Order: sequence, then C-alpha cells, then structure tokens
Amino acid sequence: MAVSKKDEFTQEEIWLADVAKTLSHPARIRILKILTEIDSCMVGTIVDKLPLAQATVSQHLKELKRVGLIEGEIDGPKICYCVNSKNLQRAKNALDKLFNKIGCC
Amino acid sequence: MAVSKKDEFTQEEIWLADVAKTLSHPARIRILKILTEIDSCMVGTIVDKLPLAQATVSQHLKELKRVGLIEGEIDGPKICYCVNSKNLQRAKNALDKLFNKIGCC
DNA sequence: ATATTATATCGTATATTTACGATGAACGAT
DNA sequence: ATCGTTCATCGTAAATATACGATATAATAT
Repeated sequence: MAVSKKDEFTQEEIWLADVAKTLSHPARIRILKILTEIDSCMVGTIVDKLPLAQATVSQHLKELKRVGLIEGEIDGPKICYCVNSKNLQRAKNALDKLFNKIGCC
Repeated sequence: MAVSKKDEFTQEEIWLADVAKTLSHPARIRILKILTEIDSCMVGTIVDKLPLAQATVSQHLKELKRVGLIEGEIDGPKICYCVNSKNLQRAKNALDKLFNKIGCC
C-alpha cells in the first residue's frame, strides 16, 4: 500500500472498510456461511469443507476473528468457532446505511 | 495471492467477495458516501474531498466502476459519476442474506 | 513420559494493492 | 492550431495478502 493514508479517514469509514476487507475472500464468505448453517464449528470440519490447506484456513479464521465477526472457544484440544451475532449485526447496519441512499445523475 | 484458489468457490461467493474487496478501502467508502449525498459528481469535486492525489482517486473510481457500483457519464471534458442503484441493491441483498442467519455455539 | 490429535504460527514465495509523479488523450475556448 | 482543463493511464516503489509446508503448542489418551 506504499504510504498508507488511512488515518485521513473517519473511524467509521476505516472500520467498515476493514470489515469489508475481511469479507473480500471467497473462503471467508464460505466460512461465515458454514458457521451460520451448522452448529458444529470445529476447525477440522471447516477445513474439510474448503479446498485449502489447514494452515491457510487457520489464517482466514484469524482474520475473521481479528475484526470480530467470529469467536473461538476452547473445548479441550479442539476449538469451537461461532459467528459473533452482535458484530455481524453492526456490520449489516453500517452497510445498510451506506447503501440506502440512492442518488443518480 | 500466490496461486489463487478462487475457482474452487461458487460464482456467488466470488462475486460477493469481489464487491467486498471494492468496499475494503476507506477512500472508496467515502466516494460512495459522496456520490449518494450530492448530485454533482465530477471527479474534481471528489478529489477535493479526499486526501489523495488525482491519479489515486482515479484508480479508486476505476475499481468501483469495475464491480459496477458506480457509473461514469462523459460530459464534455468532464466525467459525471453516479452510483449504480441496481447493483448497490444487489450487493445489499447478498450481504443481508449472508448476515441474517444467526448461529452461535 | 510418550504418542496422538487439533490448531496456531513461522518462514517464505508470489501476487496484488496502494500511492504518486509524469505523461497521454479528449474536449472546449481563444 | 494552440492552450488550458479534466480525467485516465503508465511506470514504479513499498506494503499487504495469499498460499503452503514445516514446526510449535496444548490438551487428551495410553
């Protein structure tokens, strides 16, 4: 990104862009779909459903966790991931707000 | 991205990720806000409202145009940009669909 | 203690993104 | 025809993202 100019924007703009960045890979879209469709949320299950190596899936999960769209709970040697409904709702509201005004020339 | 595995995903997943990628920079969020708030949509006006060089803004506009979120209309030596309401609505619907199911562990 | 299982992190190669100055192309005005 | 205005594109440097194998960590089971 060369010299980042992100500090010149509002917190809301930066946050929304950050959420969008997290959604900007089909694997992460797929992971969110999986987590909203099944309750079993072991990493292994997710890995099996994606055409990617375990290390790569782990990186995608880390990114989703970073912006708070999912959470991981330790369950013995496993980790149970789930969506964070509150933050998902917050993201939905911010996107709705951005999309709702309809101007045109 | 090294070797891209994007072909392994559905068209819907790839498209939604692509739209999200376009929204993944605060400058492009800002541009969309500007275009939904004012009707004057000259590039110069947008450049004046962003802390970025004209060449950089032009690149961001190109990316927004690539996924169809905005359109440009030639008006003499100027170009009038506006949001594409139809595609904006389509993106909103796809994101709503993704966000609406709420599971948790 | 050791082995097994589940997941994260490290190291690294390649691709993409972001930014800007410089230049090019198109138009209207002089 | 030349000039100024408006915008896009080119070239390029630095940052970030993506992918994977290898390795580390942490818990359970033997």
